[in-house]
Amino acid sequence: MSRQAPTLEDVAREAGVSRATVSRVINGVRSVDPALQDVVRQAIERTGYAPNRAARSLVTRRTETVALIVSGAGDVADEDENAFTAQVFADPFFGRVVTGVVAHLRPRSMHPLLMFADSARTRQQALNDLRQGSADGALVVSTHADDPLPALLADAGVPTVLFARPSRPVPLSYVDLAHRDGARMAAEHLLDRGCRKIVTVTGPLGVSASQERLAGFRDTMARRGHPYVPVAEGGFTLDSGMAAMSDLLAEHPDVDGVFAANDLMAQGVCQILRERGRSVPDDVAVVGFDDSAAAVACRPPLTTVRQPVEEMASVMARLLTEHIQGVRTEPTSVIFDPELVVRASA
Amino acid sequence: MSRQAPTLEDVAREAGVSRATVSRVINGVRSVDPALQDVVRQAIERTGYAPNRAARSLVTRRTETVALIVSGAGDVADEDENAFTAQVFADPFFGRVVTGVVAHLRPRSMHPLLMFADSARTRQQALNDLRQGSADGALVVSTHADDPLPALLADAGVPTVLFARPSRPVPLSYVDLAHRDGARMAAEHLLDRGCRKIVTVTGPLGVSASQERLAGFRDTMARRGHPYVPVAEGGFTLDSGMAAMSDLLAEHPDVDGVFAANDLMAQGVCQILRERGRSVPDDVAVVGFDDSAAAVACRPPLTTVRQPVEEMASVMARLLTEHIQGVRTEPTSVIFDPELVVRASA
DNA sequence: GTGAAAGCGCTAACAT
DNA sequence: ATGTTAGCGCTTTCAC
Repeated sequence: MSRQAPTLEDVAREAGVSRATVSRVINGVRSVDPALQDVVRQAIERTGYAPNRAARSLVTRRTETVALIVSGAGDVADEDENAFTAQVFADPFFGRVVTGVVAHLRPRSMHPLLMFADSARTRQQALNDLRQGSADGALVVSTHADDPLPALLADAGVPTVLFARPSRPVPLSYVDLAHRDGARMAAEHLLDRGCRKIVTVTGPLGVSASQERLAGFRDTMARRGHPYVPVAEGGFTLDSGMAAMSDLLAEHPDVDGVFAANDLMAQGVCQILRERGRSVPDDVAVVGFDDSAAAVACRPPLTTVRQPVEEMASVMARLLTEHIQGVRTEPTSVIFDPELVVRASA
Repeated sequence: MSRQAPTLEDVAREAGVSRATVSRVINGVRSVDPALQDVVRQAIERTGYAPNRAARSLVTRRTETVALIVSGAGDVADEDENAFTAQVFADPFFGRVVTGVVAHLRPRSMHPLLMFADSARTRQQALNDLRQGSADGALVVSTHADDPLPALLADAGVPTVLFARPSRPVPLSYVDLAHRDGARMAAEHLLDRGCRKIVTVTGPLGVSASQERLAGFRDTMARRGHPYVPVAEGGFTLDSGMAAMSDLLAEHPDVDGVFAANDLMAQGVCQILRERGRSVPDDVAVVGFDDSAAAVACRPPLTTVRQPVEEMASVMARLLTEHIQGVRTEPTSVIFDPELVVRASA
């Protein structure tokens, strides 16, 4: 920031035209004499001009930025906020969301503004930032079912798209996965390969995806003659998967099939199984969920239910840009189909 | 965005004061009659006023935002850009950077604007965005030593702080780790526990951290009487660690100690070792680097060299905010000390 | 096709 | 302590 940055005015003077003309050239308005366009472009080059974003935003009312908000329900104490962000990134899931979002945004010269809303304070701040126009809209990934943020954003009239259907209806667009179908695939695969004693490690039950996966799993099991399925609740982390499997194994030593609600927990399940001398998949078959990097990293590689997170996130971003541009006005939902990926663990 | 948002003017009218007074109340300027402050605050409440960020930025020349740029050196083809972002997030490293950055930014009501600069096109775009004032400064995490972006940002006068020292000197602040010291610790630990045939899996040698770790490792080995250390180059990924270990094992079946330049590769090393029937640490001791989530997830848990990524990232963010505020003007470097974390693998 | 001029909503001198 | 006023740099009618 050595000297004062050149403005439109400077370029106009240099090119011998009016500010309006320079502005037109920059914004690609057709009705400018090609010869003049060249003159202007050279003047821009010579002056090293770069348009001022704030000034432009003030009049266009666009920032070319969208907020990507990772939102929790709870009232995390202020001092625990960092633990939240650390945990969010421990799961490969969030990285995939970013990848998908960026894939859509990048060709449009937009960037995501990263926000975390895990306490009352940070939630309020995120809401304020959006109301102040820090971003043109919001992409919200909630880690809990009863997240209050979506409703707040909807009330504030902020264009918003959610990852996952909100537990209470909110007039917002969202993308989601047919979790029940995915869980059904897992159950059928386990059953079809001859497992008799099947258990499941669920995700945190405060997350609707966890509930759906559990419900779908139970449904199918019941339909296939297994009314009772032992359950242990995990927290979508590796550790919690290990703990859950330990418990399950203690109560049901004869287990021969496990469905874990995500790959990270499935990985923990496999580790415990191996430590206890059970071979996967020979003694116990294990099916995960997500098809994340953990599925491939796991020994043995996981048979899992694929959730196309990147595509879902891309579509989420697309819906948002459409809402922002006004080409889409009604809330829309897009539900993706899961897919069974068979590897070695089951 | 139902009806027109209220402006300062509206609040002023509602409160029966001037715009300036409302502005003062909002910005916490002391010299306002407490009684009037209340009146104004109520008017704000009633009107549901939220200050317009763009308008404020235009005059303050601040966006309260910093760019967090993940930057590659190469000319990635456009169609491979998504692969880059996907790979970046596969390593827990980047999540830790975000965590540390956010820890510093959040209390200051700032947010990171995420950018990827992995091709000539995206690098140019990132530079443009900064020149246009999309953010007040940039935090750059380069994945390659000869990344041209830092120099470009320095030339453009954009306040910038780097994670890792640039290969060619650039007048910018940076944080880094004493990689050589870390590698030395790894070598000494392996030597001290009696390993005789030690090999190393390096990171991609286009990354200066990889070179430093290798150099430090070799130095110490040489000093302790081992002039020759078999080397295989990896790419900081799990797969590459597996491949490298396979090669090493084929050529040096008598290996009894491995230093891998990051935990993800160390995990791959352990997997290959187990598949080949070698016990870790009894037959072969393995030391990783980073102390990331992978170190704990690995079986056995990894002995590793801790890199305090979160703190480094926090300090990086602090340096940047200081540069932006102008309280720090000279480029500064902060070098962190690594620490050996002994777990089960060595 | 091009220019003149009116704001966008805010902050910060300056005046009182 | 408060109000008046002059911009910040841009886009966009509206004339020509």
